[in-house]
Amino acid sequence: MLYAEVVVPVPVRSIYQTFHYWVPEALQSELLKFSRVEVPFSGRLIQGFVIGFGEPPRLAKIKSIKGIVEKKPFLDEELFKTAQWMSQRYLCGLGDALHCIAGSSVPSRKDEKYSKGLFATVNNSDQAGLVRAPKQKLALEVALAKPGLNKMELATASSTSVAVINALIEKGLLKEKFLQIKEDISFHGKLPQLTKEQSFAVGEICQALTAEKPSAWLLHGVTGSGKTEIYLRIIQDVLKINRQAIVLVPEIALTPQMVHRFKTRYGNQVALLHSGLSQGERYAEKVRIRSGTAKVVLGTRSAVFAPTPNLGVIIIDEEHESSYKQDENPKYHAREVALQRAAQYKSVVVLGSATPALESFCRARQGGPYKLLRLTQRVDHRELPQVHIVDLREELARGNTGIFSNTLKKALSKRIEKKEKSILFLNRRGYATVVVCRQCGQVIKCPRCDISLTLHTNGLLRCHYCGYGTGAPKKCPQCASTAIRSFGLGTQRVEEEVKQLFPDVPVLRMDADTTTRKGSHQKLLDQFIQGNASVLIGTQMIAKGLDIPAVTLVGVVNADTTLHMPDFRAAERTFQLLTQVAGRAGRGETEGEVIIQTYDPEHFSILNAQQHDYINFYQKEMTTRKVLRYPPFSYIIRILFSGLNEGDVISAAQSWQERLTVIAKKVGNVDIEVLGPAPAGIPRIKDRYRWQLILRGSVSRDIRKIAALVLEQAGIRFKQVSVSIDVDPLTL
DNA sequence: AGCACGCCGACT
DNA sequence: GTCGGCGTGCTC
Repeated sequence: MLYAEVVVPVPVRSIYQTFHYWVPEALQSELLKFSRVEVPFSGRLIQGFVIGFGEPPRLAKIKSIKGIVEKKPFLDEELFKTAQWMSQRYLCGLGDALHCIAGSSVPSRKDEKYSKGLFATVNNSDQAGLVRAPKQKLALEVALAKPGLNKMELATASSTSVAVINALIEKGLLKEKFLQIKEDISFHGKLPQLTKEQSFAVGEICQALTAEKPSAWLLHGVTGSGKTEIYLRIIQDVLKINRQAIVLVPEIALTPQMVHRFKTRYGNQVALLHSGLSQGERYAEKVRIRSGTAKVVLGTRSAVFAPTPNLGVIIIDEEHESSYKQDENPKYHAREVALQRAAQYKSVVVLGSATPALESFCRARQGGPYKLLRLTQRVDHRELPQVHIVDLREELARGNTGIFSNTLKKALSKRIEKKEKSILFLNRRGYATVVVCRQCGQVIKCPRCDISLTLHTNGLLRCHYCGYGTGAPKKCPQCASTAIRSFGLGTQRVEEEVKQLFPDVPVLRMDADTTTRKGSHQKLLDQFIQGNASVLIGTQMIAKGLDIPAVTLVGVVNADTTLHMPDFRAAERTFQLLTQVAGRAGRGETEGEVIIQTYDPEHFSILNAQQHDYINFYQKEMTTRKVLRYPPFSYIIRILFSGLNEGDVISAAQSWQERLTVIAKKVGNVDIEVLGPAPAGIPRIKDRYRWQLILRGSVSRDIRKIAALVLEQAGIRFKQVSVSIDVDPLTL
């Protein structure tokens, strides 16, 4: 009888524990190594992965596999090794890691529908006199202009739903045809001339591609220094040696420009993997990747697991971005996974950024595991923008209580006069950040979370953590006083102020509130680029990757919002954000200008961002980290306890704290500290109290081992308290 | 995680 | 004498 060894996503004592099932006769010819199967487990059915067919241990009762869910998931020996590595590295179950890598299974629907494109059967939309419905007419016009899109793409492109498209197919005005997949698209356009620095970087990395040993490169280039072109050239060489490339970007929706550049250069050889795809589309793309038809994978975080049988390079753009860290289990970092995969395939990792994470730059110092490549010049001899710092305290002393300094006001009206575009950046949405009673000092908080509510212009108070909303009270809920006032700026308030100052100027606002609908992001940007709007107001999302040549002024309304966050990375994040925002200015012919408003004009994050001086910032920040023993001078594991009853949460945390301390002593490494229990940064979210422990040490493996030992101890279960472990957390 | 098994109080 | 509370431990 044939036995299969199955990994289930169940928290068992050992991370490595597998379970044995016998394979029914009927399934024997179908079942493969790595098949996703359904098995009976403790009185219920669960899904797991077959990882082998070895001898079973001597057991009285062995059940049999119920059925095959997915015969051939996107797993192979290499990805299996990655899963094993992940479970050790991030202290998650092997089953969880495998599930994360293989993705969710897809109902066995034929994926051919995803390779079909829509083509119009008429030459123009008027010829089809039948179409009077405006939405259908528009969709037909779009289909005529851009033949070959699939249903979803056409629906988005003509901003309607798939139903409208189906109606057109029904009428016979659109036909679905299989797309001709052009195997070898060669780019005939003229390639841009590389700068000296660019060619040097390309040369070095391309040499490493054939070195038959893994290597990692940190490409530190100022904003606008042409990193993307370097990526494209590297990929050109990767394709020449018949290998595949994975390119990660922080958020693909933010970078349609990037997608466009890749598609025009490499056509159908590009596969896209991002959260906007349906399960079926994702599946179809992975099929193309596994078969080798798609040679260039462009995607977000999870694309690091793309089933490339012949991986040659992994490129991570804006490597410092926090979106590369998954905040759910397994809490992996795509950069670390990339390095692990590259080691297996003897391939190359390229990390690109104008503001590398401190950890990364540290590893690129002499003797470190990364090699450093620098780009100090922008392409086309463009200058980095002039950055002015405005001291808001002085402004206040001069009697200006508004949110804009005179300098920013003047600069803004100058651009408006000259019909140039400006961006105003503020890292907070809403109208006001806190609502306070001036009688009793009460701050209005979310009833379910320990966080102040944000006032919005529609008169609602919103919790930005759980989405709770309530009407803004006229009286204080505590003392019934009517002396209620709001403080703190949000983007809505900035918008209002701009409209007051310049009533005739069209203004656009881009934040999580205005971009909830799918595609609204791109629509807003298009409006800004092509339309007559001359001011764009926005949060984080406008800071990154946008390449709008016409922007000549960037105003940072308040640089201090991120600076005083209670987190050891606050200074780093502020520097990165300011540098990235500043980089949006002056990408066209005309020189750009940046104005940063702050109450703390002497802060080194702000000063170094003004000077575009990463190195100086790095050295300053490293001294602080060294003194306080923060990463990269130590490794951290954060253990978060949460539950509805605060007492239970605290005692669970205490119990862990004791166990961790005991085991740390036993191991005998004096270097290990257990800090806490302490309330988490946000002490309550959605009615759940949150307490945390911090495990710190100079050797990552040692602290992981201790946490793993406590995790494996039997019988530590707390009623209603969940425990979440985050190795190398980005926030504390 | 989820389910069974087991040992306690309060009901027909 | 049985029903159901949840604390404990196992799951091929």
